[in-house]
Amino acid sequence: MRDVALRAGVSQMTVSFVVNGTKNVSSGTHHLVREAIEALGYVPNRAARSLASAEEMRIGLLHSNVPNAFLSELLTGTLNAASRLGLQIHLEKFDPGRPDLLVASIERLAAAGANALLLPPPVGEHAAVSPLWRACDMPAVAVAPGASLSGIAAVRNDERQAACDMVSLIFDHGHRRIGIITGPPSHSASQARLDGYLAAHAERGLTADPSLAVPGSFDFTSGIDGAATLLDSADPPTAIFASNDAMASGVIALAHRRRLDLPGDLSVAGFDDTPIATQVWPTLTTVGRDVTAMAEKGVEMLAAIRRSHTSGGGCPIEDHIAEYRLIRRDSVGPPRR
Amino acid sequence: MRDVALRAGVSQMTVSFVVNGTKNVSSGTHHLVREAIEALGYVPNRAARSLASAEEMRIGLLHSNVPNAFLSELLTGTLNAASRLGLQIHLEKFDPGRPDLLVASIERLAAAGANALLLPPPVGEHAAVSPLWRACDMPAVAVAPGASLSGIAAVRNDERQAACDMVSLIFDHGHRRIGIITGPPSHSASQARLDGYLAAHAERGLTADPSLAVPGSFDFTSGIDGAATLLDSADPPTAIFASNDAMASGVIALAHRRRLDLPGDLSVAGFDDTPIATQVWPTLTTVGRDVTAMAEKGVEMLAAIRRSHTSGGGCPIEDHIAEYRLIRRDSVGPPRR
DNA sequence: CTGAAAGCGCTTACAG
DNA sequence: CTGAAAGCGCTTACAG
Repeated sequence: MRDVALRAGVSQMTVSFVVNGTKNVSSGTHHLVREAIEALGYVPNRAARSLASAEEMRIGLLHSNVPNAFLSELLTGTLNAASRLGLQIHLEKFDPGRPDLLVASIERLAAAGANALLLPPPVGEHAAVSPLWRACDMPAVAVAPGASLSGIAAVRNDERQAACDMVSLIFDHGHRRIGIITGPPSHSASQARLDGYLAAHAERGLTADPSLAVPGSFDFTSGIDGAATLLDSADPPTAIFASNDAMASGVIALAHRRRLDLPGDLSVAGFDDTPIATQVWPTLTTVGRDVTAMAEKGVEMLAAIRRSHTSGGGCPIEDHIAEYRLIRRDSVGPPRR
Repeated sequence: MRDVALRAGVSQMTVSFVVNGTKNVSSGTHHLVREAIEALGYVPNRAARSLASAEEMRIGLLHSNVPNAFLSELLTGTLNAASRLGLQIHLEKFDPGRPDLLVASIERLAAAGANALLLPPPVGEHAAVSPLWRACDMPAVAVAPGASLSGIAAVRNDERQAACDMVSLIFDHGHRRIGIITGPPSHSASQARLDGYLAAHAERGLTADPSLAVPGSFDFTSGIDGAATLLDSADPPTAIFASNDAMASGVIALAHRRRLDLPGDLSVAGFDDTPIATQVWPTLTTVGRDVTAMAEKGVEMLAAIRRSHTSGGGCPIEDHIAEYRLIRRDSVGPPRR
């Protein structure tokens, strides 16, 4: 930096201003400095910067310990944003079965240096309802909850609408009885997706048969179980909307075991567009979204919150609603009969 | 730190020594300092540390752009080690179809600040054979290549032995004709796993029928195609060893389409123990390993290389061989006939 | 085994 | 619009 200042004939301070855009600098000086930076290949030293500014956001990512495709995209997005912004990331596992350990996990993260939190499902949900949460006064953003969370800003999709679109798509293929396997109550996505399923019925002036909604837990096995319950019922559905891809692949596995023809005997839809969606046969019609981009946006929101936090500003950050899209593959088609 | 020194009645320097274990400190002083650290809740400032030591490793992770379960585990391990050691991580995508862009990718990573490289497959393989690679003099470690790579230290498994064990397991169930779907030549794992397949035959005094080995590309579709080739041959195998789980799930999908009974009509084995292994029916017998731990070890090796690099030491780091284990699930069983 | 002091490369009130 | 200078919290030859 000193070399740049020397070459441009200005003070280090001016160079700092140019690099950071902190203050107005005359365009002539600006140009001179830019040129010197270019010529010398100057790259600011992050360590010195954060030491001097005493302001360094270190992101704590509190994830439930199931390793999955979602985590991969989440990490990719978080890392992209973090390396762009020069931030540290700390990972901590959280057992959703022990919500009482939430604060302990956050404290461990804080001890490791984290001072801002990214909360994927179902951690965001747990935090939102935790009375202890407010105590640890750290900026937080929930990534991909199914609906808005009280007191925690989020980057999310309109999952209710997405589920409604998906179920409408199934109706449009001529199905009349559509089953749903819901997710666990700990995920706000479960309720949102069920709401969408109900809304699609309502739009058609229909009332969904309550026996067509069976509970699941977002994992493969619960998809198998849910499908068995639905198919063994007195008046089985001709299509099943599984609330995520893992359960949808369970439905498909059970259908294979029973030698059903897909999608003729049974249409299946999922949600998430994880890699498994293209690794089953028939390939899965599902709802896709860019989790990587959502995570990046989440980090940016965190930075914004932190700024308004330190500068005393009180305006709460609003949820960012990301796009989703219906991905039509082969597992949904007209019913045979 | 000053407060700690004051409280312990020593110099900051001594505190630094205690914290870092850089130098010998008398046990009495050591204890005093530890106590002061505890009492004051002192946590070292990373920024100041790296500024002062002018020694900061920033890891560049050059991954092929397929998002998958492997990447997730790799990222988790890398992040764990990085946050423990206080390191930055930079991500860069690499298109394996364009090996000519390897150096450009590395340069982009370097521009972002990376000064050490972690190379998952097939990037490590590409680098190992790239004449341009030597030019960019950066410490590098390959994570999970199938075999040792020339000129690049690696943390890996004995994949040849793992494949041999798996094929032996299939033999032990009474199979005599075992097919293999190999991986792409760009992955060293492909050759290693094929070698293991051949070795298992050799151990039994058998020579593998060359028509039982068909090429694949590690993706679901190539598993379907490979299985079709094998099953349509004049003398089809009773078991198929797919060189990874994605292809194994393709084999299973094709078997379902053909209404085969698994594992009675066809046994299937995979490699990697990705989440899909438990999301197919029957669940997949496969080879598991702790990729997260391997990535952590990789970061540690990188640190070791970098130290010997800067201190002028020339001793090359040796490969670290990690454990693997056979995971017996339901997709391998005795042949019906 | 222990310490005083310089210095790492930035940022930022404070003047002008 | 621009600058001199203090200071961020550590590490590390160099002495003793």
